[in-house]
Amino acid sequence: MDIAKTYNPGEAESKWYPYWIKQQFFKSTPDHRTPYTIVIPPPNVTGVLHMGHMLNNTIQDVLIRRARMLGFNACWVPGTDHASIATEAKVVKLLADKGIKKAELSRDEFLTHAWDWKEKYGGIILEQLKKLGASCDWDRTRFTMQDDMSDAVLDVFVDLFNKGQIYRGVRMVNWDPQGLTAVSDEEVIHKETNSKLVYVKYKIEHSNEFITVATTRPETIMGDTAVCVNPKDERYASLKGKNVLVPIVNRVVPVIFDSYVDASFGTGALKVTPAHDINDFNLGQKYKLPTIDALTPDGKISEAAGAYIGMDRFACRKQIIKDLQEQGLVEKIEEIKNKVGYSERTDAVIEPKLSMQWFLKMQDISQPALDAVLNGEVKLIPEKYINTYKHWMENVHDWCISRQLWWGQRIPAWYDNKGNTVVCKTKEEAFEKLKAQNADIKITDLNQDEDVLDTWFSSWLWPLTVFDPKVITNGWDNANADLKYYYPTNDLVTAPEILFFWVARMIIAGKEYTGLKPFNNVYLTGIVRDKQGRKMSKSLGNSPDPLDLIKLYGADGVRVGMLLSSPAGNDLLFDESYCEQGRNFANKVWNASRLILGFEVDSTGNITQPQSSKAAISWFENKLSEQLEMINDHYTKYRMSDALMSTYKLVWDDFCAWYLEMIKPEFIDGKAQAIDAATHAATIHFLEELIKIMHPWMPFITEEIWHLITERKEKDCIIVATWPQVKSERNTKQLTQFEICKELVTMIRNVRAQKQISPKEKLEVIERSQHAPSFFNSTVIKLGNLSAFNYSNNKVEGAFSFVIANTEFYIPLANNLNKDEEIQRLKKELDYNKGFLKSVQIKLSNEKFVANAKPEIIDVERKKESDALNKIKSIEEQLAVL
RNA sequence: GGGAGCUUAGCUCAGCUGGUUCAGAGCACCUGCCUUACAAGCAGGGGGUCAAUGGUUCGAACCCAUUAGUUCCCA
Repeated sequence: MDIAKTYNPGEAESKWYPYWIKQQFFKSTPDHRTPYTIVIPPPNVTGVLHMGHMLNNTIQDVLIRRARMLGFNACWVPGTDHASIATEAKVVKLLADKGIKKAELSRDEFLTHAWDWKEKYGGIILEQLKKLGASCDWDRTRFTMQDDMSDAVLDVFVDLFNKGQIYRGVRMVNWDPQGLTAVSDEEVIHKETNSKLVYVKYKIEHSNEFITVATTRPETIMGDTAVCVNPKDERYASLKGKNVLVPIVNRVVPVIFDSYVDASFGTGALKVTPAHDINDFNLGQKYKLPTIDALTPDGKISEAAGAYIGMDRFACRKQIIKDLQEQGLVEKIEEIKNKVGYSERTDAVIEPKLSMQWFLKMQDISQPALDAVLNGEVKLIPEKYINTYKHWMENVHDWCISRQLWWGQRIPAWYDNKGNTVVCKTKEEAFEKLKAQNADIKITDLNQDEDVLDTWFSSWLWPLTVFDPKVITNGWDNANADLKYYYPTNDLVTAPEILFFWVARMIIAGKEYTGLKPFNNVYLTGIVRDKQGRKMSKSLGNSPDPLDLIKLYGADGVRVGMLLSSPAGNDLLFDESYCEQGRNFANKVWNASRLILGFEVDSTGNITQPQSSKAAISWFENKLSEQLEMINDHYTKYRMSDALMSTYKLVWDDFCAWYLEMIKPEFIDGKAQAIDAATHAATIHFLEELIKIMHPWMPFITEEIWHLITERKEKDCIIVATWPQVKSERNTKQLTQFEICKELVTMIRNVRAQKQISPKEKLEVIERSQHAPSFFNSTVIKLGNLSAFNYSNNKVEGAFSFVIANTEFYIPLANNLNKDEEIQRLKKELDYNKGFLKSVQIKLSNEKFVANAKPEIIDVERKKESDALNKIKSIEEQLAVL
């Protein structure tokens, strides 16, 4: 057979992915088998594949592929998220590039553009996932704004409203002046920023005195409606009942006293701007202060401010400092570091702003979700996130679910011309309901709420609605067959950043609508960072394009690279060298296969199986079983990189470096001999078992080799092959014996290297014992290139000597032995063993140790002692001979 | 400011109930090899005061306390 010397990933990838699809191997429908289900964390429909997706989805694919091989009905549901803010921003920008302003479009016109865009460019990311080998059931692809999915979202809104869990009210929200929408607390990122703390003097009414107030936001001065100090602060005791003048606008405002103010920060006096700070807002409520909103929605100074009208908030900040300085009202300016909130989506500085929004009460509804994690019903991996989860769930705030956008599910609330409001799904329903309150209403008098719902208000239903969007109205008892079969799903693989955004809320929704958790386990991946530990991001330009990596190293190589060093919950400091390692591994496997498939097999039956091959097969059977058990164990504990590393070492070290060398036919007269049929069959079997174990990590190369091994039937593919079984009994003694064999071979190689003896020159090994020949003697002869493996009861002179596991060995070296060197070496070894013996004996002579330690431990120490004594004895004997 | 975590080899990480020669793995590094599967390889090798200090214990990388550094979450 002619097989290329290096593996060509591209070829295998473009061959097998379409083949799998054609054979419908990814497809899942409910049947008699146990399901294994994963729903994908739906990427933004605007998204392009980045390293985070790569990591995340590779893990999911590994889990799904292994489950499939284990005989589960594996179902991985893909899809995308409509991502209100991100998508709307993208479409707005695109239109702007064409000279179209959003403001000039009607809602419907805008949505037509948005849908066009979505149809044309949306979901590229799903195509990209195919490149890495993701075995999703593409027929189940879902989008969070599909009609039935959206219906479910509205059903939930109406339902929760009717249950009294949703309310509308004026609250301080996080306002994104660029996206022109409210965002939730979780969408605000606090960054340390250099700011100026300006000390501004406020004139005290009817006096020539001033009170100084420190602020980082002087542009909100026009919105001040009080100055507040701590009642215990003696510096300001005289100001009781006094008023002060707000600079610039010269408004008279009271001085109020509240212990909220920290007397040690700034001057101990706080300007109170209820419209622009949550704490000030609370003070305003408490002291019934007026609220002056000095900013417009897009972050400019408003009419209400009475000065600088129309100026940008940051420009105004500069200008007002300058003006205040000119009026002599600035006492000083300090440079400080403070945390400023930025919008996750637009990166604009968030304004706390009062506005009318819809909220979901979180207190009661979140309780079952908290319990589910605390009582272990839903497992978080790694467990350390339980604390974080608990902390958040116990301090949860009501969730602001309205967004001032068009792209999304429009809030099903209807208003009439008389200030009545009803919540229901359709305008007709609303009309009927409103008629009761407002007899002469016409349907044209009805207005629907302008806002849409937060994206997370649809994605929190994801594990439910991808299977049965009608479950909200029909209820769990009447759920469709899919949901009944696949739900709760098994594993969710996602980033810790969205533990609250998404994971917690899915548990809430799952509990609320089915009484069941949405998944058993949540595997939290780390964040992919660059070598300097910076998060990979578009703006930093430090993220490689995963598709380029795939071209360079092959999908299998990149998959292995990503997972080699990313235990659950640990950030992955990505470096391309990992991919290189992955690629090298693929190539190693490729070449091992090339060797095996290139064997000339004895068809005459004349070649008998060598003892060394029998030994090799027996050993590897045991080794394979031992390692497989360990690998399975790693999987069960979600130790993905450990499972991969064990697989890697099983293949590279045990199989390639030892087993194949042991069974490789010899060369005689420059020609490779044929291999006996029995050894060949066993080796092919091992190769098949190994590539099955490798398949979840490296789907393409393993499928390719699977088909190179032999001609196979249409559906006989490794992707649906059965995961290997662990042998019920294992010859552990043989495994230990082989370790001695390995040591012996290594020793022989060392002697060759030290004495510069060619690997081709045959040596002899003599074991000092009367033992019957060991099972692995023929192996040692083969790997060590020995002329003979002999036994002797006596010491052998003029030989290199060493001890392995209490047995002495000799390699006769005729003229090559340097006595002084030998003495040196043996003395060094003697010293080490004497030191070791001493430490063991100290332990054993310690009465407290003997009294307290477990008997097994003491036995072990006794064994160590006697072993060391033996070893010392034999080394001393050797030294005596020299 | 409040909370949680982390610190083990040059790098990335294991180390599960405190007890085998327990101080490990992979990569990187060094030395020697183009040995007819593979130089994307083979054979060998060096490398760590387990952050610091104190304590508990017969015994500590592991348990406790303090300190330092660091990351994340919340305000």
